[in-house]
Amino acid sequence: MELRGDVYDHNCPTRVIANHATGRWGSLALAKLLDGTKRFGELRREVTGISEKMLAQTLQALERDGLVRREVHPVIPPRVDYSLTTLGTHAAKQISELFGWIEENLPNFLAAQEEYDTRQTGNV
Amino acid sequence: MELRGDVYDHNCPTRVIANHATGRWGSLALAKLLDGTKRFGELRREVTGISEKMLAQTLQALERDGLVRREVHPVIPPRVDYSLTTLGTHAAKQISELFGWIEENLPNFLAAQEEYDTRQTGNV
DNA sequence: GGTAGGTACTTACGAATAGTTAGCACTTCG
DNA sequence: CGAAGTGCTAACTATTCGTAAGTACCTACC
Repeated sequence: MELRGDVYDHNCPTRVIANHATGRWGSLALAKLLDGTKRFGELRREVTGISEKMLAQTLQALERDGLVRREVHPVIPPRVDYSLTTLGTHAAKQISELFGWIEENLPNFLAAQEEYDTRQTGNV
Repeated sequence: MELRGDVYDHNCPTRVIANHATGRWGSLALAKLLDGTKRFGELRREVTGISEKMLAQTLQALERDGLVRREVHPVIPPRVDYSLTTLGTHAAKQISELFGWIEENLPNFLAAQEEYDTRQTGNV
């Protein structure tokens, strides 16, 4: 029984998973974890702009999808380690590649935006 | 002056572009346009669940970023064609590859979610 | 010939989601 | 002995999203 999803169908569960993996914070968390195991606080500091609430929420979703592994060490102060699963590593590599390409092409994007903006204001 | 972005910095413009390209609707629109030029209505029907408002908004953002080309034909009834730019094609290919992989691995994701859920309820 | 339907949007409003702030229980550092 | 650090969670608010309707124009149908 080989079940295959369809992201274009909004009733398909892949939609939800795709949103977690490519969403605003999930994508950044995944990509950051390619560096290796990280603690909650490390991720919070390295993915700038994320709130603790959103980081917790994001990591829970990724853990449930089987993309991220969560290990609690019952010590004081608390220590929780996050790392990528096999599944997560694959996804993270693809996301990271896309992000790298976007970073490289920043000048092209800025030029496109500027051109678009002048075209719009010029038509008024 | 080679300017390179950093998606982990929340003040960097790449953050915005990454959100458009990987976001809930932007990613689906980009991937769908890999099939070739499409009209507004075609996209609306093929990316199920999207509202006209969100599709319009999404396509405007992608156009501004230089990922999508918009061509208006001044005919009655109105006809507007959307297609990928060179920049957009590169991004769309990467997104599409990731989506394909997620679709293939749906059983793995479902298994992970089920395992997570039983683990949670079991601990109560 | 009047109504229904199709085109690509835009606008207003209620609903869902995201972000902000504060708190917890405990330890170490100054 | 107060402040800071740990990884969260709960309550509140700001922002975004989705839904429904309106627009201007034509075609087809009854």
